[in-house]
Amino acid sequence: MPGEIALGRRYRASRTVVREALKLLSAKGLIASRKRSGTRARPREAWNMLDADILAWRLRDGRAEPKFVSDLLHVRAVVEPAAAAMAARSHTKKSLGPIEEAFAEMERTAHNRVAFADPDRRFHKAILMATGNDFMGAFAALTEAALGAFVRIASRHRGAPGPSVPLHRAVLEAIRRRDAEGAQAAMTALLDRTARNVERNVKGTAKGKGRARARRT
Amino acid sequence: MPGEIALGRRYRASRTVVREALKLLSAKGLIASRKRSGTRARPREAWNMLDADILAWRLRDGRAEPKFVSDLLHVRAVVEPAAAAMAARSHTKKSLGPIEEAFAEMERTAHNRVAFADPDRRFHKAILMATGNDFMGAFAALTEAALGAFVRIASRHRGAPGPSVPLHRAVLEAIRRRDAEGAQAAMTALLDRTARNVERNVKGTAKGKGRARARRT
DNA sequence: GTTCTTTATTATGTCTGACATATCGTCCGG
DNA sequence: CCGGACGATATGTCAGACATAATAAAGAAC
Repeated sequence: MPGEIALGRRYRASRTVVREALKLLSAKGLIASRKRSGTRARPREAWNMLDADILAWRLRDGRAEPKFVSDLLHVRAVVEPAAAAMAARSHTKKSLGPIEEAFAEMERTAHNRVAFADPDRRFHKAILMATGNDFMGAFAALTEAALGAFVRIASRHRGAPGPSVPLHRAVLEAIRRRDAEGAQAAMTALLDRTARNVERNVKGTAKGKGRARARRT
Repeated sequence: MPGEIALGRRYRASRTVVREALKLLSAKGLIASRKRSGTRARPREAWNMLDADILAWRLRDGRAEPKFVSDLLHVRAVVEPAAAAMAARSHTKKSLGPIEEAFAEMERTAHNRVAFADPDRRFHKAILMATGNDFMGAFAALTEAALGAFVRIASRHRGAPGPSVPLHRAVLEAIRRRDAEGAQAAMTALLDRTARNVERNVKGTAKGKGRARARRT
């Protein structure tokens, strides 16, 4: 990368500000600084992929979407059904409440796609929190990024999100009655629908051998 | 938190250094700064739990281990079998190589626990990378933290890690023959053994209703 | 000519002191 | 009791200087 003084000239900022910005990127694993050699970009596998900022930046890029969206779908398909099962086993009154609230608002806004997006996010996040596992909460950033991306993708193509309400209801009810297998199956069904929707609306979602991609640093 | 100048006095550092340190913590989600109000700690769910530094810091604390280790085991039980299945489906020569190399060294060092730890880490990381899914690679930090912790826990209690070699071999061979279900099952068996070992060697692993823990910020 | 040692350069890392800016608490007047 | 002006305070930004270490180049020994 350009040196700190050069970056300072480029963006009209003092070296202090440049250094703090680089420190931020360094903390997220994007770059690494060594004396004399300067600051270099780190390989993709060093990035904190679940960091909310990194997810947002990669989304805003727009062009990088196809494999990105596909990977997102696959990881959600792994994590969220398991999280639903864990939540069914170990939820409490305190942690079940937010799930029920979010679902109630989803029912109220089932006719309006933009108003539906926020309770949808809260629903999935509340389930992750209800697992009681600290690491599951870390996926909230991922699901929120995914939902944000999918809303942008689907917003122009289809109507109201009404049909997904009963699928969400099935997840909630299975969790409420502490039916782990049922919650897992219901969440799988819900994500399958999402995946089909996204795949239908996006051309070239890099399914199949989508791995062989650019892989630029 | 104390103000930046106070921290500077406390640690004999200039405000520049203090600010860069705070920026690092801020990038990882531990703290947030607002003008005039000062810098405050953020709730646990805002932390980047998969960040390598945060995992290392939480491990070095020592006392926080019981629920931490339990959560680690549960997340691995969710992610790694699925990763093994994905790797079985979409590995290439390039991505299979590191798995085989790591396993070969595990066989050579099966008698020596400390020498065994490193290829063990590489084995699990290589599988995560072989999925071809960028987000799966992000779990490498987690599995490495987990293995580091488990080695510390088990090092004083038991002998050589020999018995786990055939379990690893089963995972490798299932991946090599592109048997997704087999790889998933083999990885589940491997992690089950690890979990049983850890639970046997640690008192009070916060199994069951381990959720109701301190939850301090 | 090759190799080892020394020196110089150059980037990051640290320090200092100052000013800018926004926000919270307080005070005052309506 | 309420709303606006004002001052205090902590973060945010700036400028210039020096420290430090790692690389590259120059030089000495063989």
